[in-house]
Amino acid sequence: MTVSRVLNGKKGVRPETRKRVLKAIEETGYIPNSLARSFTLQKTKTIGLVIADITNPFFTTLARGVENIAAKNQFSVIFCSTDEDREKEALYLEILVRKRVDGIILAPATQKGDSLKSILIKRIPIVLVDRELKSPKNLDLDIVKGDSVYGAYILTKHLLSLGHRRIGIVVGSREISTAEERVQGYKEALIEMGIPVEESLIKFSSYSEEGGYTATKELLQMRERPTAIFGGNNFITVGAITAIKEAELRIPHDVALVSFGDIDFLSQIYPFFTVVTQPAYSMGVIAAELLIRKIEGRDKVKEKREVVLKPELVIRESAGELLTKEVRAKEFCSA
Amino acid sequence: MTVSRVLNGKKGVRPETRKRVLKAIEETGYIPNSLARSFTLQKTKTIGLVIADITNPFFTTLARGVENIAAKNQFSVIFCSTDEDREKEALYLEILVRKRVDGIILAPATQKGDSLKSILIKRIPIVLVDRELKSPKNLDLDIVKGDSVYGAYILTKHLLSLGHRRIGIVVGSREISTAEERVQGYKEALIEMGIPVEESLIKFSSYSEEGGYTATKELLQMRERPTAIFGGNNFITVGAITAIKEAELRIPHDVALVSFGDIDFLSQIYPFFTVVTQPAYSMGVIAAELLIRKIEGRDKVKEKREVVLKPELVIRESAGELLTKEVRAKEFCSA
DNA sequence: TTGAAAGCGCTAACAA
DNA sequence: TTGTTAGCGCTTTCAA
Repeated sequence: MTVSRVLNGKKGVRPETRKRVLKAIEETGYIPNSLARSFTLQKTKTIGLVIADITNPFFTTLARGVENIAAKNQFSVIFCSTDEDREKEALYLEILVRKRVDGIILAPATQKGDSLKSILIKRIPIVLVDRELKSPKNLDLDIVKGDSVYGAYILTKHLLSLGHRRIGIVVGSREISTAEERVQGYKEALIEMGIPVEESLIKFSSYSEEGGYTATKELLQMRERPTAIFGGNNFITVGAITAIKEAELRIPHDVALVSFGDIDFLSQIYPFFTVVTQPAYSMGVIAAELLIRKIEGRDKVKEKREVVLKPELVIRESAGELLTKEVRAKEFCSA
Repeated sequence: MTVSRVLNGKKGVRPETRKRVLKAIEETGYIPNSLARSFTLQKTKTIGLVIADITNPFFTTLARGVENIAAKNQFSVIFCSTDEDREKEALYLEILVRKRVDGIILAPATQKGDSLKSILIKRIPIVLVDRELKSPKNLDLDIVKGDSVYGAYILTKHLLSLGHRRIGIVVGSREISTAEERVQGYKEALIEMGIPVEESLIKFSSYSEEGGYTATKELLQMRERPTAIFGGNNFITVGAITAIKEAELRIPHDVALVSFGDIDFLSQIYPFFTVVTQPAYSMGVIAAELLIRKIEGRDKVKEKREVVLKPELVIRESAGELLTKEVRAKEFCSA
């Protein structure tokens, strides 16, 4: 007991005794067992972070934000990559509940929150990031997300302002809220300009290179090919580039290409792609702060909290911006 | 007790009883507490992965390999980013020991293994990845790494074969084994060609963009500027590019640039940089498999295991390969 | 086939 | 200021 008091820095221990305890700890190489501690205290100082893929720079940056805030508050983080697979997601969530994490940050793989049952039962605090949940109704989980509708809207408007009228869009699965929202923003921009929405130009695929590649290929094979393509996330855009190169088309001369979400190393070194960027790191930071406040009961607010971060349009060259200014646009990747 | 038997699928339970137990579990929404389980069993089914930065695609890919193997064996992974900071590393290792992880995969931030004390005391299995430990002597930890000496050697030889004679090299801190090894490989190639090693062309900096930027700037400001630069890892190369652009020099016309470690999205889309690549995913997979075997006592071998993976030279254009073939090389990033 | 006892290492509550 | 008791939820051992 006295040892416990010393380790937890509690008062009521004679300095002399404290010293003796410390010495004994030193000599025996004793290391406290936080498993036992968590077990009795009923809290683990651990949060779970469930995202699609730790290989995706967007999530990785977000994760970094989470980790930094967690560390600052003496929390550990368990990372889980779902690969957008609802079964993996359900499995990971179950494991996290079993491990009795104090809270969970989740970018759900589907809009249906059926895998959340056990978490809700156990009343484990949870914060969504990046993606909404549609059901169960009235779930009202806190969320930190980017404004996908708005981002897609300004990106599409940008293409329209450059004269594009047939714009293809490739997004992730319908199961994911951002996919629907990005398509919605795209549609709003078209409608505002009085341009009819053509469903065949809208591809719900998957947020992966493979998805971007396949869908783009289909778009390029249409009888009346789009003059511009909207990549729904970084992976999709990379896949789209591959498809465009394969078709021996040039960006932006033959097809313009813009991306929702920046393409990390590439854009940094070679600022060519016109994109809308999201503040991934901030999303992680805010989500973690929110979660920890909830865990520690410092969040008095009862209603659903919704933090929506505005994305930013970064105009570069991949949509033919220079072309329209009567300047010969640089050409990308023309091998 | 009977519940325990049912949950663990042990025999010796009447089918009828089993059914009743399952029903009760269903009804009450019971979820086992793996904390308690780990506590009594003295194993957590968790491994710790301690790396420099989950934002670095190299480590991220490696992490993915670890995670996949872990999941396959019902292990969870706790990720820790040290930022190459030995204090953070020591702190994270301490936390992992307290959490009684079953094993640790570590890419050490320094060659001195002083932060490993508690792990060794507790006899927690550990596998190093990517980087060696120099001390304590005779520690003989298992390791899975790339062959940095060889990789740097072939990359340097490639530059030499293209006619470069003054080659600058920027690597990470001397504290990190790969930095020393890459410099060693570089030297070996020079010596083999009878070219004197000039110490001022060798920059031990840090494995970061900032490090690459600063050191490259210094190299470019030398009275007799190198004709080629060897970036010690992906981050360093990116920083080097920035410095080169800032100096208004062209790659490869004015300076050739090669990289140890590929530059993910960039190279994939725009295969321009000549690099040596490492099989990061495999490193993660092998390390995790090795560790889990050790944890489960299936690894009979007593001696130190050392798995060294050969890196691969990928020749592209950033070293002026096309120039020397009397073809006008493409120019990179000339705004 | 089922159940009771004991103990894993810790801390809250209380007692000395 | 220090120490004792009890209990967190599980599994191992042993008894019924």
